[in-house]
This record gives sequence, structure tokens and C-alpha cells, in this order.
Amino acid sequence: MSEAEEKGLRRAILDTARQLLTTVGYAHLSMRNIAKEIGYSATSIYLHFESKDDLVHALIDEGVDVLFRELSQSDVAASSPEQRLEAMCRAYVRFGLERSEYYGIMYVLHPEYIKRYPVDKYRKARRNLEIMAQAVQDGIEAGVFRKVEPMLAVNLAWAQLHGIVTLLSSERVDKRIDPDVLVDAGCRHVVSGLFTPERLAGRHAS
Amino acid sequence: MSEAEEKGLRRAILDTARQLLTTVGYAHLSMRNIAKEIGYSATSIYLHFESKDDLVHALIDEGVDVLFRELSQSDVAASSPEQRLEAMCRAYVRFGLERSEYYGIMYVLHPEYIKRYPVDKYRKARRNLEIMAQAVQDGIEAGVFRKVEPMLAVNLAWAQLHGIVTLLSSERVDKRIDPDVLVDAGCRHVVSGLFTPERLAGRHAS
DNA sequence: ACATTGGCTTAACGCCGTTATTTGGGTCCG
DNA sequence: CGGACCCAAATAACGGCGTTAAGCCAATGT
Repeated sequence: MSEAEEKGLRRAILDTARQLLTTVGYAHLSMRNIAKEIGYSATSIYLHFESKDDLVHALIDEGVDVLFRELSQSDVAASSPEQRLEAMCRAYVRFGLERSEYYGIMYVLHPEYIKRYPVDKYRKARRNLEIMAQAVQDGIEAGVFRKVEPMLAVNLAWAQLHGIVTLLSSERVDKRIDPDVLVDAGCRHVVSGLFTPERLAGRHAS
Repeated sequence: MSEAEEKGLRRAILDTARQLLTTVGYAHLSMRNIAKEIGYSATSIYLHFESKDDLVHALIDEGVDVLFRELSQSDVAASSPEQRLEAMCRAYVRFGLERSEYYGIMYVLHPEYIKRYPVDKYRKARRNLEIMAQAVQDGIEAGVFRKVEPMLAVNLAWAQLHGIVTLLSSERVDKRIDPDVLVDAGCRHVVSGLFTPERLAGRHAS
């Protein structure tokens, strides 16, 4: 429409698809309803994306950037390594719960539904773990964290946060559990699991 | 076929569906290919299940039972509360990775793809967390675990294990991370996160 | 011998992603 | 000016999906 004329159909398609992801979800995202929304025929989308997977890959790419930006902000906003790590954990969960249109296609969609995205994009996605790994590394060097393998520690942290995000957003967690409390416990659990025994002794102070 | 004649079509449908889940995955599980496999027309399935969701719910029900059985076995096989908990964590991950045909529909399939299953079945599914919560409770009473809310602790543990299972089985974890090492670290992390400071001091001994 | 049941089939509807074909207006060149 | 060409966009169509409606036919009961 107006948006299409200014910035091109490609941009309008992506925006409409992202909006449909939030309203109807991936399961009901179709080339035909994207097309109807922007007032074109479904096949016109194929002039800008070679397949639905290709379109979704482009959205994943955007999501990876958005997440990286939010992690970066949390990284610099906090001072000590452990505060930086915890801040990034909270940012990750917030992203997962609030930008679920991105999170779903980035990390939840099972690979059998979609072609893997190209190897070069993986490199970019990996930055989102590496920025957290750097905080772990810094914490180790500062003597606050135990001497662990940073990438292993970060993958474990990732699994914890990812588990929280997916269980909450798929509404599998019992209603008697307060989501905020769970998220809070998760983020602190991730950080305190890295503390040295000495640093751990004063845990209840934080 | 032969199986169908002995135990009824319903059983053959469930078995075929489960087998197709392992071979082609949920995304390509269809009423038509289940039917083709057992030599009936697709519409015959509707004589035994009112919908595809209904069929999958029946499989979820089976999966819940299988998981409960495996958790129970690990529960009694170990002695101390912390060993029981860790054994159940390992059993959970093993179930998630080895019986992924069940795990996918039980815990990964996004609710938008399938109708929620009935409330009474939720109760049964909750047993799988409650049996782990009991080990936490016992550990607290034995003075080995900190005084936490058992259901909160278990949901956090569940999130950790669920995250590990889903990231591994969707092949999102970097190949340089050894899956066994990750699982091992995860299970120990879950348990050690519950230890009292005193018990934690001797952590490296275990 | 006829009516009724019930297990099973085929036909069909409206979706889906995708490909092949056609339309139609604009642009460039002789 | 006229015709060749291009290209964005549309329509038609294919094979797949879950599901519903209608029909078939052998076994059963009376």
C-alpha cells in the first residue's frame, strides 16, 4: 500500500509477515494471508522471496540483530561481570517473552518445519552467545567466577533461559507459579552457578 | 493389517502415527499417510478419533505414562534425595532425546498447532513434576537442600532440562559442545543449585 | 425376503506452498 | 508512429492438507 510504494514491496511483506506472526502465529502464517493483507496476489511475494522459508529466514535475521542490540545495551549498562551477565540474562528472557514473533521463528520452530538457514548467518547468531561468554570470561579473570569453559557455561545458561522462555510462552507452567518469580530465580541461578565457593558464601547478601 | 485385526484399528493407528513421528516428524504426519501405512482410507481414522488433535492427545497420554515410569524407576533406584533428583534429571533428558517422538508432541509442539489437551490429563502430566518435587522436599528435610519452594525449584529444574533437550534435539547447539558434557553439567547444575552452603563446600568431592 | 445397521470408501470443500502461464502497460528503438 | 520487448502482477493449476457429506455393501435381525 502506501508503505509498499515508498519502501518497496519487500519491506511491506516482511512487516506484514511479522505482524501476522504476532496475531495469528506461525502455524497460520501463509503466503496467501500475507498477500491479502498488502493487497497483492500470493505469487507476487515470489518476486521478492524465493520461498516462504526464505522470507522467514529474513525475519530471523532481523530478530538476531534485535536481540544482539538488546544484549549489547544490557552489557554496557552494568558494571561488574556478574551484573553484566545477569542483566543480559534478563534481557534475553525479556526478548523471548516480548518479541515472541521473533523468538518463535529463531529458536522454537522445529527444523523439520523450515530449511536451515545458511551457514554464514549462523556466525552472526553465534555473536549472541559470544557476548555472554565474554562476561563469563571476564568474571573468571576477575576471580568472581569458577574456572569453567566459557562456551559450555554459556550454552548451559542459554538452555536455562530458553527453557524458561519456551515453557512460559507455551503456557506449560502451572498457573500457581509466578512467571516473574521464575524468571528472577532463573537469572540468579545462572549467575550464582558460576560463582567461586568464596563468592558464594555471601550469596544471600545480593 | 494383521496388527489391526488382532487389537483393533485404534491401536494400529496409534502405533503407525508414533512410528511416523520418528521417521517423518510431526510436520509431515498426516491423516492420509497414516491411513496409507495401515491400508485404510484417511476417513476411517475418524471412526476412532474425532480429529487429528484427538489422536495426538492419545499419544501424548502414552508419553506421559512412559516418562512417569522412567522417572519412577530412577527415583527408587537411587538412595539419597540428591542422588534421586540427579538420577531423575538424567532420566528426563534421556527420555527427551531418545523418545523424541513423544517429547516433541508433549513439550515442544506449540499450542497454536494443537488444541490444549483436557484438564484432567494435565493432572496426570503434573505427576511428572511432583515426583521430582518430592525428592527436593526430602532433600530439604534431610538438611541437604536449602529451604526453597519445591514446586518453584522443580519448575526451574524442568526449564533447565527442557532447554537442554530442545536445544540439542533441534541441533541449535554448536557442534564444538559435546552433548554428553552439556547434559552432565546440566544435571549437576540443577542439583548443586539446591545445596546448602555447607553441603556446597564439598561439591568438588562428588 | 426385506430392512437396518455399521464399517468403510469416494467425492468434495476450503485451505496450503509453489509453478506455469497469461495479462497488460510502459519503454526503447527503428 | 509503430512494433518489439520487458517485467510486475494476475490467474490457473498441481498435489498436498484436515475434515465433512454422501454412498456402498456385506452382515445381521426379524
